[in-house]
Amino acid sequence: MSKEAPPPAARATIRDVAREAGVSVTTVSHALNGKGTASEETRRKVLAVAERLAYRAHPMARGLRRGRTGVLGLDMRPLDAIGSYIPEGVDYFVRFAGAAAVTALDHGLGLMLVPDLTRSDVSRAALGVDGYVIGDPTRDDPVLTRLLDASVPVVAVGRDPGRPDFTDWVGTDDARETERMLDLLRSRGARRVAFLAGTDDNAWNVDAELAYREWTARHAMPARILRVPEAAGEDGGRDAARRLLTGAGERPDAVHCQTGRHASGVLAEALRLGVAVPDDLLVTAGSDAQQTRIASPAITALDLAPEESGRAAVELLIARLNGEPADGPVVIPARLHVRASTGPA
Amino acid sequence: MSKEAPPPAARATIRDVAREAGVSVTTVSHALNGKGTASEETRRKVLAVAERLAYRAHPMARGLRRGRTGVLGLDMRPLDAIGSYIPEGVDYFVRFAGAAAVTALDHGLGLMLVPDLTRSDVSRAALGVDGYVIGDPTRDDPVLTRLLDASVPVVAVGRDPGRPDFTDWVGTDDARETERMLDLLRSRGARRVAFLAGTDDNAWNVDAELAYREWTARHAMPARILRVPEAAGEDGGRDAARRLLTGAGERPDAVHCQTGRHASGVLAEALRLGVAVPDDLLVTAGSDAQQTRIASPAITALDLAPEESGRAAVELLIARLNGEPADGPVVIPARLHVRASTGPA
DNA sequence: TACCACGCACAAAACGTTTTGGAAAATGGA
DNA sequence: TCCATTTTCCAAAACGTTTTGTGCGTGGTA
Repeated sequence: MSKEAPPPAARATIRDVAREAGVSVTTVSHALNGKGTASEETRRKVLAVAERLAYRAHPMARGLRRGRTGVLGLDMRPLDAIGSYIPEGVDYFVRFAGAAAVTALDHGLGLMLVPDLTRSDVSRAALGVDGYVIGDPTRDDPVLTRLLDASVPVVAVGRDPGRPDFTDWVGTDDARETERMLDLLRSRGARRVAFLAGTDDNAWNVDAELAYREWTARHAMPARILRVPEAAGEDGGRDAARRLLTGAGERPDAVHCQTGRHASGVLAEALRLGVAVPDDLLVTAGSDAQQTRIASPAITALDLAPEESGRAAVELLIARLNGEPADGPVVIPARLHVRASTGPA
Repeated sequence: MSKEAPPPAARATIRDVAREAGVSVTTVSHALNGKGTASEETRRKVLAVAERLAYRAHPMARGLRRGRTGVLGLDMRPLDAIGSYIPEGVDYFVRFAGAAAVTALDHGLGLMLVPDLTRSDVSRAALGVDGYVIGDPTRDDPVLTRLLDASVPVVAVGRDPGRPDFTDWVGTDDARETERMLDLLRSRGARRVAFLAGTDDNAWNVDAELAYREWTARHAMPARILRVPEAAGEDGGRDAARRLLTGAGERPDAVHCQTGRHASGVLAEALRLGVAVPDDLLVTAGSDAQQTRIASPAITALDLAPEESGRAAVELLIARLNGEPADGPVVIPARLHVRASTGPA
């Protein structure tokens, strides 16, 4: 190490700034955080020096003092299920996480990926995180329970069906969006619409199914509901299609599937069975995914706007952290991508 | 607030443990970290008390003292390109990030998502992160340069083609794996193999292309190379297929595409043009993706083992942070998924 | 007995902030 | 000129660790 070279990453401390500006560290802190009462002149001087020295408060020191880490945790369930199966909605996850991370950073915060909290011990859960964003809570979600019990700020993506009082969530209005999709099917001539839901007991499945029931009743249509595990993917969709199309009873002329993978499986199996899509059968999906875009014909689907959800979730969490008043659930409108699986435009 | 209820989350501090165990904080710290000289008896007593109080060192305090934050940064380029286009390899990303996050947590560290560092200012880059994992560096990668200049520990996924001295990377042996794939094509009868690369100047493209050139020369085959931007996706693949299949010159009997989306586009366009796959044309991909699995026929592809790369990258970075000696690049073997696009098994 | 080495435990300093509680200087009013 | 404010600044105390240096017994050796 040559004595000539400046020590490489000698980070400037608040003391350096204070010395250089000829004021106390208190004043520097105040000037930088807009807290105390300092003359405009002093403030400007401090800002200038801080700028010149490229000073940034050491995140640890600040965190220690403020009792905040400046990091948000993101717990989307699929994360540590990866490896065991290819999860539905990988592109949902990436788009959501990307937007969340960018939004957090825009607020000077980091976004930490946290594997399923139900599996890791509680202590870890507290691992230096100011608050959590958790994805798609199931009814009376255990992770949510744990975090709320520990009074850790938390925002969910989608409501917890068993916890009507918990309003810190962000998501789509699944009932309304489902109706929208069903209306589209009806306008395209469908009169016997089957519904293929997942088995996870979350609001997304629950609300869509309820909407479907009400919608079929309203239109005096038969209700035909199948439930297939999300993890069953395309194969699950294929099985369901076989049951729907070759089984007893009147054949549906449309199938609305919650997941894109199920829809993709239904489509493939229908084609294999010689049922033409969209001529003999309309197929739609409650969530957009690579599968729905790639399928041939491409599948009409609801785009759940993960980018906007990610941004909104982080912003809501930050509002919580700042003790701002509750502004209830944030509803993100979905986009309806009409594609070939529901007939010509 | 009732005085009866215990303060909800009164985290136990090292002082509590010390008091309870009847020793000094120094001794507690030493016992817990296995540092100082303490009698076995004292150590056990401290451990027991710490366990009972569910004590965990406050990450900020520890970080402040140790000069480490306990958080690793993950910078995969696609992240903040999201929104502008649906990136290739979203499932690669999720699987990689998931494995990386789990591995980090197993070591008591967090994994933070960081959008492209080239766009954010430097100061942010230092945002409380001990080291970085960056994905797929391009030649003389600017992010890598910046981090190395700031002597921030960093591990790359894939080597930097312009930086042979930098060996802290993890990834597949793209030359060898490409050869393996080409050999497969040859064994299935292909004699005029075209190669469709991406345009990013990273090792993955560079090494595969070089391997292709050498392989064709070795086997006295004509070399036909097309380059299509990664972001062009399926459409890019379609265009390329049109050029290859309808243009002048002898028609290739196989196409190897680096990205799954390109391969998917090539396949679709070939079928549209009446070129049967695998009968008249074999199609393969250099990276597995949803597209290759879903396509019909499914496309033979290299699975770049993102889970293992993610784990290895984090472990290498941790070794670096602990000042352990360099153990060069870590090569992860790819898996070759042979599917219908290269003929019957 | 005197000295040394060693095992064990501790007090205090340090890490870089923010915040508290004043104190000095400036201002205004009488 | 003097007192009461107000403005402007600061020293010192926290935050919860880890680390450094030191002291105190105890047993062995000269």
